[in-house]
Amino acid sequence: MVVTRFAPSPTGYLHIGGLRTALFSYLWAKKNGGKFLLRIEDTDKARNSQEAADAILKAFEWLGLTHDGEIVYQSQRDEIYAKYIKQLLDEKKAYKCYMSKEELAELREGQMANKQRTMYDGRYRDFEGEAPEGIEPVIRIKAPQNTEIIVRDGVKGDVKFQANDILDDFVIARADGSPTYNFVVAVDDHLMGVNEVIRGDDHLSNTPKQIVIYEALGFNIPKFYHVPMIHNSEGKKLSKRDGATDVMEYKNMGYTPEALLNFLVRLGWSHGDQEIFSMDEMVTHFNPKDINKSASIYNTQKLDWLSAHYLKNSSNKELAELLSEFDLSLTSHDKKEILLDAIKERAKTLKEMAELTKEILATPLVFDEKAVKKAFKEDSAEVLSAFSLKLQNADELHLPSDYHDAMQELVDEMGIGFGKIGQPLRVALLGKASGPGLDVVMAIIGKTETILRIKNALDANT
RNA sequence: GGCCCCAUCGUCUAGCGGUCAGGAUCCAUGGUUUUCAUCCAUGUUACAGGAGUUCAAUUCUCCUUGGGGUCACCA
Repeated sequence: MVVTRFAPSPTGYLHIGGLRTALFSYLWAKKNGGKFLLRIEDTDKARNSQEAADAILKAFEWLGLTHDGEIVYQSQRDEIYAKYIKQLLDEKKAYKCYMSKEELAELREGQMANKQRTMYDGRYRDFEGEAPEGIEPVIRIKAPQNTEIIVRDGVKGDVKFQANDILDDFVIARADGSPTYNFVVAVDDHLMGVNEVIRGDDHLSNTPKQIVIYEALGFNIPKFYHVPMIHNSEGKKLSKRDGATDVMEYKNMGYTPEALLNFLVRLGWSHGDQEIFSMDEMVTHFNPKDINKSASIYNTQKLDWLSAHYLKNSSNKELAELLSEFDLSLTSHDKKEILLDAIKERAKTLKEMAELTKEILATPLVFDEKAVKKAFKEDSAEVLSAFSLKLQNADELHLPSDYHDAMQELVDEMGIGFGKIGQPLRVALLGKASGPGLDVVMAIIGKTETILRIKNALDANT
């Protein structure tokens, strides 16, 4: 069974890059009928917070990416880690190092001065003597030397590292006894049964260290997939500075989960020429072997296009519900269907839809000067007045077609073109020169409001 | 700096020795629309450079260049 996981450290919100690897992991597990697990890496008490962990969980909930099983919190697993540290100590695969931080710093300075790689020199590796007083030791693992470590990566291929180039006896437990990242990752992934690790390729250089741990503990090494980074427009790793990297900001901006997920799944992954993927299609088509090797630049133009696409293809019922998050209650509006049909193909986001709707529903108080100048001709007042009168005398006006017929009648009677009434009427109804079809707008706001708006416009502009 | 990764239109990408180098987005133009948006059509734009292998390289190898990542008692 394929078991994948997402393992964020709760130092902040869930960001775009993290979400993409989480999505990949989720899809791969689902495709194989496996499990997608969640682990909160909260061992750094100074930087982690419960709020951040909750925020991440909330984002997953919004997106509908449900995890399997219980969430694992590393902060609650001290005994487990201690047990494996002790095991390595007993087996003499790890040892206590009494070097002080000052001594370590000194060693590094010397190495840098000699243009050597900074590394621990292994001075306590086989230490048998009396422990120095007043020093709490760290635990270091005996890392292999003179060997080659191969990371068999499903995205990058086999990546070879020379142990002597990159390894030293690195710390697996701090002076206060707490285990370090590379150690707990290996232990937890094994204990949780994770056998396929999909993560950012910034972890690629950590992987040999984790392999050292796996081997020391006698664990099976999982399959790795290192996914390329998402870069900002400067070509650098996407960071909090780049703005709009918090997943929940996309909710506030009016994007739906389906649009965001579809956008993200195509960033660094593709399936032929297909651009639109429902969740079901993602699950059936996703395969990490098709993940790109190169980094991609984060650019949201396509997200807008996808978002517009999904909005256009959403049912009015769904939209009305979604829109309630944007301070717009349409559920009881009797012209809801007409309204939503009119605006859903004019907006890129839910937020825009809400704004557009409010624009239509609100009586315009100001009229765009340029629009007035362009639309209001000498005979406009006469035409609008005549139309207003016609509406007053009409009794059954409900559908856009009713209003359209009324307009048609008027232009026929007066022997004028459609533009003669259309242009000034649009400005009167909406205060500007562009917008949805006039018949639709009038049907939505109704006869009385239409007459009122025409009157307002005539009062203000003639 | 050491180590590692990467390199096709502006952007997301297809390609897996022989293609008019395809799609999407963006942009531009035209059509539809009384307007705007939608929609439809058309168009501009790419294999980083240099060697090699081969009858044939975007595709394989090497080098150069460029970009990125990582080098903690952080994760």
